[in-house]
Amino acid sequence: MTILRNRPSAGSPERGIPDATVARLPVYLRALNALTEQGIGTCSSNDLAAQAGVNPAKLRKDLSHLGSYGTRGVGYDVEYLRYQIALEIGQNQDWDVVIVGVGNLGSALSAYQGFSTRGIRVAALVDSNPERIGTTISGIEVSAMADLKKVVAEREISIGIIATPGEAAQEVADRLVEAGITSILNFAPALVQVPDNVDVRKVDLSIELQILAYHEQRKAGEAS
Amino acid sequence: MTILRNRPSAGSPERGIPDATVARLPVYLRALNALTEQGIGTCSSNDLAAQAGVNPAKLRKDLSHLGSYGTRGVGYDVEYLRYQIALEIGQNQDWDVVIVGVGNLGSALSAYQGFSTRGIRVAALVDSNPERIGTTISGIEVSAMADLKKVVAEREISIGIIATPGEAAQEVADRLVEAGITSILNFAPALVQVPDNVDVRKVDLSIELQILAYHEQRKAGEAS
DNA sequence: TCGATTTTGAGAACACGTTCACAAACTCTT
DNA sequence: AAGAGTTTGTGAACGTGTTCTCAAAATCGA
Repeated sequence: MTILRNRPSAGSPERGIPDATVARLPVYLRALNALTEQGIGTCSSNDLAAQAGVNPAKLRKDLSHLGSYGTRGVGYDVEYLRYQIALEIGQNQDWDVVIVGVGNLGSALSAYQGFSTRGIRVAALVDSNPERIGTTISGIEVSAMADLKKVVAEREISIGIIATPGEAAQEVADRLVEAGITSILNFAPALVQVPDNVDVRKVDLSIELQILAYHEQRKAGEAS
Repeated sequence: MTILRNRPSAGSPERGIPDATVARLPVYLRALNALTEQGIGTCSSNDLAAQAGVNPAKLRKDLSHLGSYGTRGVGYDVEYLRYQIALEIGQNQDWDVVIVGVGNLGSALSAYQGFSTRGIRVAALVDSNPERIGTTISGIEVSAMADLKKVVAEREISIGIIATPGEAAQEVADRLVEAGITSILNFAPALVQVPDNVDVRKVDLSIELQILAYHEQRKAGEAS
């Protein structure tokens, strides 16, 4: 008896796509949209990889995790591939998100143009500052933290964004989890602890610049 | 004759720190600051790793790339280690940055509180929109794109932030490079091509949410 | 129909990053 | 002074991600 490996049978889009691949699928989607706008209906892995800024072999390996959507000697049908990737990453539906904290960053995010075209809809804003509650930002009324659970339930929101100062992050994360949120994007410069079933991604603006500063320092010190 | 490997001689802080380690050093710095605030003068790799949210073995391996700053049986001196890491990533000096594009996101970044405490100073704002030029945002006057080169030279800025729509990103990157910028943080949803000597890091807000959406979809489809 | 050409899909090699596990180096107690 | 306990630093094992390479599968022209 042979041990069956979890190789997808090409028809069933078997689970288990590597994290690194998942992170690049939205990039491919964007590249495919660009090709469509240029009126290109078919492309090779070379073309698409160039547009997406990755190695062609990596692109093909990534796509091979979804299935076999190309044709040897020909390439990929742009529209078909776009559809398959969109299906895979849930891009053919809209995702409602709630932003907690409508300071400068939260307000900027609520007005961000790039979300809507990628299936992201800012459906609710929440803040703890009484002066902000009730005001309207980017066409959305700011709710109180106390109403978070109600808002999340009403709009069936599953993704939350933390855009508060670091001190408030853990408290906000707890509230989000309590309200039923299962994915969090955390912009606050702090770690947050959540249950296992909740996904957290962290974007740390300072750290990105600190990494660049490190490389700048290295360049500057290349007199040795 | 043995081949000499580029093992640092522990005294000389030899170059070549892995990227993954560099990206975590600012996290350790933040954790050390937190420990100092709690009045803790010495910590083990376990303590610090818990504070930073990483595996203790990873922390020790990371620190070993900088040198041997701990004491066996004792741990690390918080203040000494903080100083050494700060030295390594250039945190004991301030880094001036220029933000190009003062729309919602650019404005939010210029007001971001988290930068100043991490050695980042927003020194200049630039925009192409005539209506914005000359206005003051977060205490800084917005300059015209045409003055970018002058501003960068005057203030000796080496790091630039692109906070424009995607269409303008490449043009802005070209101008930044031309002005002498050698590190770029790109918030625009677009690839930018730059010379080899220029570092680019990309923060893509939509993609972060799309990745979370993918995981949400997987959770939702766990009826199979 | 056949050979030349193109291009995918995937095995294999490689590179990078993480974690384990333990000797070495230190402190503390007796 | 010696043994027990603690904790670092690092070699080795492991896992993930990337790149190379090429057989297989398709197209096209003659």
